[in-house]
Amino acid sequence: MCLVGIDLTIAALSDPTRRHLLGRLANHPRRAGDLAGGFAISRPAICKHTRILAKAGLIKATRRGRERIYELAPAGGRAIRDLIAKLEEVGRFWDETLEAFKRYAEEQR
Amino acid sequence: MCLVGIDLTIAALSDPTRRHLLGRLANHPRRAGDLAGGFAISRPAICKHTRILAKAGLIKATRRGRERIYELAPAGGRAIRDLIAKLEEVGRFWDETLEAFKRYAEEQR
DNA sequence: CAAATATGTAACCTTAAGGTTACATGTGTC
DNA sequence: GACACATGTAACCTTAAGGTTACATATTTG
Repeated sequence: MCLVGIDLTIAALSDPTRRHLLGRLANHPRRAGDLAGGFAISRPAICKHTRILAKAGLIKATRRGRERIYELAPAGGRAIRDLIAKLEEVGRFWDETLEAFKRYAEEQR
Repeated sequence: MCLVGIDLTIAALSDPTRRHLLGRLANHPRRAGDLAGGFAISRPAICKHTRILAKAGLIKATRRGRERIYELAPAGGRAIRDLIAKLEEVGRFWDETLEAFKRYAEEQR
């Protein structure tokens, strides 16, 4: 039940602002300014979040002139899938527990 | 793409110590002392982690004499599954992006 | 080239998370 | 009842996360 290796991913996803940012990048890339627009927090704050998302391999940026275009990084899909797999592993704990309880109930009968 | 409602769960799972604790509780319950044993950090620290896990609905405790027995909470299974569902939703972003890219490539041909 | 635009970075502040030690509380046991 | 045991709580410390403002940098445009 090794749960390492998902730390970066889950840490990146544990912040609601960052999840929101990912949602915005769904389907089509965006300029940094557009990505930051509409949030209650400042642009530099968003910039920090994008850096964290990038370090987690979830997004990537490419420069286009003076603009910077953010988009979902292909590797991110796999990172998410890996995380889901680990969580399913965790979820299995409960199945096992339930089963163990059932066995116990059988024995008592 | 509503990503709310998973905050407590993902926050609880984002700490490695807490994931480790869940692993220990897989299959069979444990006394608080046993649960805390073997960790590098102090028992009170573990106690705080268990409280967070309990608040997230992942574990529950029952008193037995002067001992306290921790075990996985049935509701936790659903919390995990909900989280997984949301993450699959997030994962779909990448599929969409990939598709959009494919469509774009088709058009260019 | 000067001014405006787009954006990252640096320095700093505040707060909350995770730790620690000391202590309170409740429960067995002699 | 006194004492040991099992465990949660309180008070406090340190650090890192998330914010802010001010500034540096690069590029477009008049």
